[in-house]
Amino acid sequence: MDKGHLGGGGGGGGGLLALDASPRPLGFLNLLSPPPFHRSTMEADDSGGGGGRARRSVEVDFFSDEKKNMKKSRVSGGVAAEADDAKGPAAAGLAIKKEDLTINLLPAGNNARSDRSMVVDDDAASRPDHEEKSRSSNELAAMQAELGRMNEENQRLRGMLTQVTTSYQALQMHLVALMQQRPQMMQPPTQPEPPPPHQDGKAEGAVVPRQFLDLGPSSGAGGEAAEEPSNSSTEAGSPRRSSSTGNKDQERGDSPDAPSTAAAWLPGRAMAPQMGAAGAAGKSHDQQAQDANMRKARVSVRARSEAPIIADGCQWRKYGQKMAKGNPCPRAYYRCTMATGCPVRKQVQRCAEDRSILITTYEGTHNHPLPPAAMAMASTTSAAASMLLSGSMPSADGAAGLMSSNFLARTVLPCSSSMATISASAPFPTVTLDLTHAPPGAPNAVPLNAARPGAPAPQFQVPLPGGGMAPAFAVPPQVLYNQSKFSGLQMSSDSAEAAAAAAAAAQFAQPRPPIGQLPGPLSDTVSAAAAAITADPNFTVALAAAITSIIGGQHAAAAGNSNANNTNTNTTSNTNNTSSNNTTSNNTNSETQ
DNA sequence: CGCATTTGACCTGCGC
DNA sequence: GCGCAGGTCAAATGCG
Repeated sequence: MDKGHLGGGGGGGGGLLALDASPRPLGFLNLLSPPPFHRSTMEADDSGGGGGRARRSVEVDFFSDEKKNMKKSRVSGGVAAEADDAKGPAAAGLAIKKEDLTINLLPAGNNARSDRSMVVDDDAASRPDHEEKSRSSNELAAMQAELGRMNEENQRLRGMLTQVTTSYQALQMHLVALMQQRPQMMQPPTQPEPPPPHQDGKAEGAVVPRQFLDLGPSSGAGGEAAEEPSNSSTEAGSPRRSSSTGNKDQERGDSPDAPSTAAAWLPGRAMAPQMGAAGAAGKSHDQQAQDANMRKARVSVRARSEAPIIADGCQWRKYGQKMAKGNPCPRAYYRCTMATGCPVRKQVQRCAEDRSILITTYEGTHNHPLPPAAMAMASTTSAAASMLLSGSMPSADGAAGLMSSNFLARTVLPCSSSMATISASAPFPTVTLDLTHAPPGAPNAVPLNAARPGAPAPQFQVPLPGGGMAPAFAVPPQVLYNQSKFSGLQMSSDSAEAAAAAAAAAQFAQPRPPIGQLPGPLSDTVSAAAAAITADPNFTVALAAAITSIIGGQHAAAAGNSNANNTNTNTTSNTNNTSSNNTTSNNTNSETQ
């Protein structure tokens, strides 16, 4: 049978997934909760079975514990904040906080003084220092009262800050939503049914070819039915399977007979006629156009990684490798195998200039639920893509593109707008997140978590959405930071996607500064992110990771947060990075360089 | 034995 | 129309 698609994609992938997935989810869940960080991932695994709820409770517990510890040590504000986050403005939290404050503040100066005075009193009990005694006690009382007041005010301010932040985020989300909607609204007029083969024609043409994307969830809105994995698989596998290479031509070129589903997977031309002539079964042309654009959108991530591939939480299967012109390093092609018909693909290639930089380009949208680990990236990608598209539609004016670009930069990577680059000039609008630029002070750029064939590469994973946290903080410090940001765009429908993006943006905004009114898991994530940031010298890196992870938060929470996995170990184990690559090439392109 | 990877072949789009 | 380059397919191969 056809290993490549049916067998490989479905069966094979499934099997692999099953194996990988089972352990992961648990681990991931566990990791989600903060405790794992301090403890071992193993423990996390034990608790993993519980699910979201269990996770949450664990988190809470953890925080309380940690809080105590922290208290002991001496922290105040931060701890208090975390406590609040974890439990909310619970009485317990406040109480503790007060204590903390009292303890903390006093030690500074007053405390010591009071202690001394007390000691003195004891020692000099015989002396008639009533005045001093009373004075000191008064001072102490006054100080305490003041502290209490300050504490209250502090809380108030914190609350305000939280509120402001929330409002800001809400606005931001709104803006995102609007931006995403705008293109849709404009679509109808902009995209006439008969695709003009001109400037846009090119774009459209490009769009068409990338049918596999259609399959995607994007279509989900209209073609949800079509997206059924089974269908896609069938189409994907059956034709080719039955027909040998010889038939390829017909299948590809003449596929009109093929079912719509088939078209989805088959290289575009087949789809073009179908869609164009027959008219989309489920969607309007507008919708299609949009989907197409969405599909076209690519998100590429540049990051330093020794590993051949970055672990993004998804299951990938390598289906090809080629030597790209101008780059001595081969380009590997991967396909998402988490679902039979998942149209998401990615290309992995090392930067010609700096081979330590791994460039991963994601394309398409997942048509299946993703584990939190993958959610993060998927959501991010989705958001990035949608934003990108919103501003760089076919005929998008530079202003729009620019705008979206900036927006994206800020939204996706608020920490560093310079990290995100959008290029709409390419055949496909592409968002490039450059994580190789280390923040001033950080030695290296973002070392991405990479999946390594042999050894479970140490992973320092940043909090993932859905509470998903990557495993090991315990692991070596140099660790790699987590997550690749994108895997395909994950969304079941445009609207959903937009919402997701917005939500993601909203959520992820939370993490950094204000840790306040976040829901349980999210708060955990936040604190985890904080922890990660603190621990990791690469602040920006960690921050980016956190953001990314948070972005996916919503999805994770909404979707199957249950199936997270701590280690996003990528299934794809490439050994190819060095070996066969060089030689590998196309008959045609082989050594063109 | 099943599955993932490898790798040559094939296909399509684009530029000249 | 031809050649180039990117992308994908699928038989062959290797691994667990």
